[in-house]
Amino acid sequence: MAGEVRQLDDRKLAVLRAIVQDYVGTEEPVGSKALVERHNLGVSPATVRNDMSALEEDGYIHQPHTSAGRIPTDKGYRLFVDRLAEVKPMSAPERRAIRHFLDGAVDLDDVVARTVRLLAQLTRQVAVVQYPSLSRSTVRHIELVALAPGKVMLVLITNTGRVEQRMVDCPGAVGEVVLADLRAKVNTRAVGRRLPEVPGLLEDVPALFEAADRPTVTTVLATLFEALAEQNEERIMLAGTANLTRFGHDFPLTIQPVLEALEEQVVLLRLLGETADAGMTVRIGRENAYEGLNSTSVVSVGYGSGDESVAKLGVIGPTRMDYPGTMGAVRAVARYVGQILAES
Amino acid sequence: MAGEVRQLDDRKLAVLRAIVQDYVGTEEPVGSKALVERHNLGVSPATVRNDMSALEEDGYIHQPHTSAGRIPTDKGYRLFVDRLAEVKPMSAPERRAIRHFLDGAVDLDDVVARTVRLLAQLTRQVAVVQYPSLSRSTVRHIELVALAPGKVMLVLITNTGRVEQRMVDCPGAVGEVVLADLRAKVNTRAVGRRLPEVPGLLEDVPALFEAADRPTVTTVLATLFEALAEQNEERIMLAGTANLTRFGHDFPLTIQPVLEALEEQVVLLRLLGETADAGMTVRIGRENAYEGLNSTSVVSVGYGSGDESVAKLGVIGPTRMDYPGTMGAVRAVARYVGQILAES
DNA sequence: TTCTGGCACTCGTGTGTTCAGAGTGCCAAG
DNA sequence: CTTGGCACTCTGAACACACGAGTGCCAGAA
Repeated sequence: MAGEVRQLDDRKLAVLRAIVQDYVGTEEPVGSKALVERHNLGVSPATVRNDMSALEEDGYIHQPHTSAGRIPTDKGYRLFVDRLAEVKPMSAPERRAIRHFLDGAVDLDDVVARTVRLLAQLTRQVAVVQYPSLSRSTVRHIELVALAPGKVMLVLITNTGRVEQRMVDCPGAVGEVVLADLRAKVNTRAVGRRLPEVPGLLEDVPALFEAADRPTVTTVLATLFEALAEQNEERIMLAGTANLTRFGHDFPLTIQPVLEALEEQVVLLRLLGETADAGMTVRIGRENAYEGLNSTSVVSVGYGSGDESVAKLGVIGPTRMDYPGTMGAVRAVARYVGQILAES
Repeated sequence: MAGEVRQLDDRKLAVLRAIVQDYVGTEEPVGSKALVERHNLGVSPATVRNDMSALEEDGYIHQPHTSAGRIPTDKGYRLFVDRLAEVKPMSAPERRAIRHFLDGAVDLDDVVARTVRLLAQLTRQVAVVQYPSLSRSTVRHIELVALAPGKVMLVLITNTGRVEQRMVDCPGAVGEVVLADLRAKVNTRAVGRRLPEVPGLLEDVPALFEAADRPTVTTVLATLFEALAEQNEERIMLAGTANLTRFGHDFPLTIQPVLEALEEQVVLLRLLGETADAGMTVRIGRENAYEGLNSTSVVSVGYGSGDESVAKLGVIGPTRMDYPGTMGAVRAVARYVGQILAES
């Protein structure tokens, strides 16, 4: 009761929870009478009104106009997510379906494609999946091939099944022997290590070659480092944009900026980049840095082949979304994708 | 004047042209009075009304309700495109801008990405670009690499700069010598040929090896054929979905099926597949096979590195689009992409 | 024969009014 | 602290109505 920051008692929290649940269900402002009818709060509408009054004063809910019901604010959803909601676990049949759908994937592209579609379908929202990023994954194998005199092809294969290839133009012809030697030395040092570590581990390599071959070696290594460092190559796949049509009543206005955001890989990458490494991240309305997404919420989480996350995935939906359900779906999908990646 | 099929005189055609132009500009049904005011047809509104009446009877235009202006029908647009409109060439500065924007591309992915964005921006509609397809392109080089005993990596490089790689699990170890021999034989026969021809040209190859090596050879070749045949790998990139918000007034209804169509690569591929090999294809409203796109028009054209087209590109917009301008933009972009591909 | 002006008619749209219902805030009593 | 009661506000639906854009048709002019 101390002025500014009021301690919310249990009933007020229950009222807020009920408001969120009803509003998410009906999409209409919810009033005191309807509330007591649907949830058995054990008190009268008048009491609820008092509580609502308090909640509004503290900024958790808000009325569109006098004599209308209440709608949760971003702050209200935040409190709901943090303290009032439990992540809703997927049912057994749902889990089986997820498992089964993902198991059919044949390669990395397919895994990502299936994941994003699945997520969009489960949540009925827009789904976003980042390809396992290069920087967090480890080297499975590095291959060097002489294609033509002075032309070497470099292939980098990571533990996530991703393959990157580069052409290298070398100064002068490249001996098969030198190349084999280089290949061996590079692989011995790099295999199993994380990509960003690799350049450091290869520092001594050029010195091990004869002066005549050194230009070739350094050129090849330079290209390799480039491929390793390439943060740009972080790709994203998305699905479920058709679900945007279920967004709200006031149409073009709401979805246009969202569609624009979805077209910008950079924006999406930054969005997922803000996801905490551990646990699930929920960004509600204005909490999103990109203002085109100010009327949406983003639920995201990392996924990975082992214990650690190699990339992120998530969904984008209206702030009035079913948080427990969405969070449950996102978590479940992330978990299963992780397993699939670990197996392959 | 002969009953069913009436010969449309010049003025009626002029009226239809004027209706299309005005409607595309204003998005509102256009009436006889407004028409004579804006275009100097040299006749009175009453005369125009008679012509409109005839045009309506023949199904070229249609009124939403009595006492409203007229709107072109699909058939009307069709006539407009076929006989009344000229493709509007891009202005010199526009052409320079296109050229400049595409010239900055660094690889095939980048070319496609830039093209699709450019097209979306120029036409302010949804743009679709197909990657140069494997089946129409030719072999630049085929590489075979022994990664580990019994593991061979196969790399296929095409004249469009596309690179496909496959892993091959061989029955038993693979000798370096055999592999080199196979590589040489395959390349001699395949380089420069179109992908679908290649399997036929390699029929004699297994017989040239000793019986012991033949299982390996056939396994490798089988994988190669698979990679060559892979029609699935036809990828598509799209951009400009945010332009959908400018589609019409009656919102969710119109754009939801369109968004759904855009998510299905298969639908888009089939859509572009219907494009004639030579010249520009315009599909208006109901002419589109996929019914989700029944209220849209698709303008598409082939593009290629030489004289022949290796892939298609196009835009999808409302039937009430600026056909001359859109066709001009599509044609210009296709031409420049072709040049870029030929240069690289 | 073709065009034109005039005229009556239709119909959608915008405006103003009314009315019911949902919801609120406040207050006095339990 | 809770509750029932009450007066008040505001939205949204329903309705009437006038306006204007646009049409179709017809008789007369070119």
